[in-house]
Amino acid sequence: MNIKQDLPWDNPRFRNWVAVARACHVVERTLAVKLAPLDLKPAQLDVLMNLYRHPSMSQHDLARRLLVGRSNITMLLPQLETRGLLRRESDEKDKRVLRLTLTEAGEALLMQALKVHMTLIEKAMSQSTPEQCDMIGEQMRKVAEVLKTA
Amino acid sequence: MNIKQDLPWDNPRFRNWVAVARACHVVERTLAVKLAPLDLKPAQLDVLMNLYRHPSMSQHDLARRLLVGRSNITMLLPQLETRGLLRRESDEKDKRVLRLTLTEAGEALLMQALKVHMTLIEKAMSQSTPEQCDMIGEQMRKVAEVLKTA
DNA sequence: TGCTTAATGTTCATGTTTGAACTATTATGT
DNA sequence: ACATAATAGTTCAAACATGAACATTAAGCA
Repeated sequence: MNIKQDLPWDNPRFRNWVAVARACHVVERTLAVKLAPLDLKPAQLDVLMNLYRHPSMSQHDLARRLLVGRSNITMLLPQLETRGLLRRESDEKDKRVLRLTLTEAGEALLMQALKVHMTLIEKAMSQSTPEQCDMIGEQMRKVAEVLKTA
Repeated sequence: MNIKQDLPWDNPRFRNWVAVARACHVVERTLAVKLAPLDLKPAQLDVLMNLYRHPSMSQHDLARRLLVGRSNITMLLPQLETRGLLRRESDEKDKRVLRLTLTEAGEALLMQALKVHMTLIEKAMSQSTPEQCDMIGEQMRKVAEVLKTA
């Protein structure tokens, strides 16, 4: 039995996933370019977005949401805090945790960045019907779900 | 006019794209773990895959395929060449370019890694019907296409 | 209460990615 | 032919991500 009989490229799931990965990569790179004028990196935008939607998060929770290590957050935050975009306040109940909140400036910059991001995504997804788009989102949420146990 | 009137999270395209990005991230991280026993990183697997499908590529072409800088390739290749997984041979016609080809060992390792990769993707996409899966791939190829001019 | 275990965040060493400057080679235009 | 442009690959420093080891604090339990 030849292993090459069933090469991944003949497998629809594989071929199509490669397309997903490539699209993600392209969007990420493009976003980085578009955000440069705001002096913001995609990773930093992710932080701001998550803090906006979930104020008073701990660093640990933020790390889990962003799918990165805690140390990554530690390295990431000072840049944003120094720029006055967010605050880190020690939790009274549990002195181990630091609670994170956006400042006014952080929220303002986030809104600018979101305009950029949204414009890009609108363009990227402009070829899909709303139904297709929803279906894609639905399936991708399943992907993330099913891999939690793997 | 309040900018928050139309927050991205209310926009289906945006919400669904976030799901795509998260799924990609999860798959990438999981793949890294699964490939560790082969002492191979996802980026290295990408190199092997591309060389298998497009033998005698130049480093420049490889970089463009991987959506990565040329210097990245320069840093990446020695690891693989030292392990005897690929060869770099100077082109006779154009002495600037180096042509890349997999060795037997490289191909063998690639086949092992592909099994791992394929198993992961099979699991990740197991929730989608073949029609859904094809549609996703189709739309994602359009995403990459439409962003070439942006 | 004490002792052990777990959780949060930081530090540090390591490996990766990037972009700009550089060398060598080829293409172009006058 | 010769000067100029462009191209392929390399080098290097800086930015970035990662995981293990660590300090501090909290929780579980005898």
